Amino acid sequence: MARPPRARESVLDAFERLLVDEGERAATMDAAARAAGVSKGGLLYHFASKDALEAALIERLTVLVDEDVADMASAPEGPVAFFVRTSVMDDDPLDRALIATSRLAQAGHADAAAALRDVRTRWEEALRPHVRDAAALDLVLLVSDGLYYNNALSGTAVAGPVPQGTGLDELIALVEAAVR
Amino acid sequence: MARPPRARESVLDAFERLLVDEGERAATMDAAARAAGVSKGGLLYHFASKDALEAALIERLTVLVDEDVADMASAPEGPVAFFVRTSVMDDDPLDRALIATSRLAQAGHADAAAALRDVRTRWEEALRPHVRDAAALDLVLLVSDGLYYNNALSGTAVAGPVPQGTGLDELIALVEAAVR
DNA sequence: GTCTATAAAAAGATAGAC
DNA sequence: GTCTATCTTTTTATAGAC
Repeated sequence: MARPPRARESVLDAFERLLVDEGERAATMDAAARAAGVSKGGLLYHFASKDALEAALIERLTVLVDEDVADMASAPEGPVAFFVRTSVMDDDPLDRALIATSRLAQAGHADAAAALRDVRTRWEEALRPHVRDAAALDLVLLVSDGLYYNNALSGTAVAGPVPQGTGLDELIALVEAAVR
Repeated sequence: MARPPRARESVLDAFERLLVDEGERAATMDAAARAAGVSKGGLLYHFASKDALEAALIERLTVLVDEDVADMASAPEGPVAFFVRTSVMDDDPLDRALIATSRLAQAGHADAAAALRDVRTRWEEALRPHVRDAAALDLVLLVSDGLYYNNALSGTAVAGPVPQGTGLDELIALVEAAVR
C-alpha cells in the first residue's frame, strides 16, 4: 500500500475520469481498461471485480478528505471561506474523487452513498465551531453541496452556472455575514 | 396526449420510482415493466426504446416545472421562501421527477442534464426580481440545489441530513435576511 | 394493447498462456 | 503482471401470436 503499482493507479484514474466526464454508464471495466491502455485481463489483476474498483475509488476519496479537513483547520482565511471556495471545482484530486463517487451513489451504489454521508459529517464537525448556530451550519453546508451539485452536472454537459472570481468572493462574503 | 393511456403512465411511474428509490442501475426496462405489472412487450408498445422512456420522464419534468414556476409567482409567503421550502422533498411529483432526471444526468444522459440546466434557468428568472443582487440569487439557488442534492443521496441510502420543521424555518429566515 | 419467444449486443468474470 | 480467448449474465430490442 505504501507504493501502489502505477498501472493500478492508471486504471483507477481512468475509471474516475470516465465517471466524471462521461457518467456512470460509460464507466465500464472494458472502457476503463482501454482508457488506461491495459487489457481487461490486466485490469482484473489489480481489481478482481467491478466492486473492487469502486471500493478503491471510495478509499481514495476518504484519504483525500482526511487531507482536506486538515487543510481547512489551518486555512488563513478561516475554515468557512476555505470550505466554500474549495467547493468550486478547479479539477483537483478531491473534487474529481467526490464527483466520481457521487455518480456511483446516484447509480445505486450503497457504499458510495454511505461514504458521501460520512464525508459530509466530517465537514460538519470541522465547521460547527466556526458558525453561529445550527441554521448557519446548514446554510454553509448546503451552499457547498449546491456548488458540488452544479459542478457534477456541468461535467456531463455544458459549463454550469457556478460563480467564479469576483462573483465567488461576493458569495463568500454573503455567506460569512449570514453565519458569523 | 390529452388522455394518456393508464398503462403507459404506470410504466413511467414505475421507471421513475426505480430511479429515485434504487438508482439508475436498477432502472432497467425489464424492472420497470415488472414493477408496473406489464410484460416487456407491453412496455415496448408504449415506449419503443429506453431512450423514449427517458424522454417521457424529461417531458413530465418540464410540465411539472411549468406549474411550479406559476405557483411560485403567486405564493403568499413570497417566491424566495416558497422556493427554499419546496426544495425539501416531501415526495411530491415534481420532487420525484427532478431526482429521477438527476439520476439520468449523472449516468451520462445528455438530454437529462440539459433539461436540468433549463429548469434551473427558469427558476433563476423567476427569483431574480425578488433578491438584492447576483450574489444573493446565487445563494438562494445554491441552497436549493444543496437541499435537492441531499434528498437525492438519501433516496438510495439512509435518511439524509435535510432540515425539517423549525430547523427549516430558521434556515429560510437566514436566507431571506441575507438576500433581501 | 398486451403477450411469449427469441435474437443481438454489452458487461462482468474466468482460465490459462506468456 | 499482462495478455488473449472464452463463458455467463444482463439488457435492449425484434417478431409475431393472440
